[in-house]
Amino acid sequence: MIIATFNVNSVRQRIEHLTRWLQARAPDIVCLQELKCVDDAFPRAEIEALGYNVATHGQKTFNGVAILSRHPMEIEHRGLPGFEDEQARYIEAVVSVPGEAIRVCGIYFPNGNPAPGPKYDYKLAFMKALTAHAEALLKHEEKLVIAGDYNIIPEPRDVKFPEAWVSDALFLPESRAAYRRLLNLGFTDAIRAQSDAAGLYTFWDYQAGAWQRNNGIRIDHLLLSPRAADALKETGIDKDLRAEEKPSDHVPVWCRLG
DNA sequence: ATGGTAGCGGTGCTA
Repeated sequence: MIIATFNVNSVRQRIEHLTRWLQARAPDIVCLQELKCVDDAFPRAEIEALGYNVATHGQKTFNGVAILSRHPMEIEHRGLPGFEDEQARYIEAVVSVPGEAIRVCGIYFPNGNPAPGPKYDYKLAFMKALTAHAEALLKHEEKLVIAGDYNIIPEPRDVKFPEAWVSDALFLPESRAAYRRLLNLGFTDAIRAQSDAAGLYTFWDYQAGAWQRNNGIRIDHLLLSPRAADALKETGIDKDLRAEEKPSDHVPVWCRLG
């Protein structure tokens, strides 16, 4: 059972990368972010042809999230419960796999720059609402994965040049503290549960040769409930996609639950 | 010190 997250930076521009990767990695469940299109423009047929059910929550031009699943799924929410939002940043489903159910939340956090300012306030408000919802979900004591682009660098070891990010919304102490409050409810950061290494990046900017210089950051995360963490067997970051022609600036991150 | 790139949509915003 592989669950993955992938910020595609326009699903229409990335459909060939996405379908190649789906065939190679064969994940069971995938959360996508930054679709950058409305639901009717989503390349549904190409993905369904590979055996996936598709649920989208898109919008024109910006944002947009989706869940792909090889197993039957029921959509619980489009939009974060308790948080009025015109931006498409949240989708939640319960996936039925033989013998059990897994709840999957796909999230696309606001970037939050410039900070301070209204965009940063929005980011913190989104985090507060997600934390409240996650706390309620944890009471179900089920396998739960909150996967997506958090736009938060948790620690200095998750960024090549920490000093360059000290006043950035992705690395400000208040952002990192909010992320820790979510984790401290009882979630496990899947990548960190498997490795203490520095330099496990998931994003490299298009600008200034960031990929060639390995000037990266880790901002795409898979947070596991206790029951999901108990089942964690393996994780991976498919960074080879970043070296392809016309790549997304993010790469897929995945975990395997036994 | 600045700008460097990509996507959308048809200009400047978002990242």
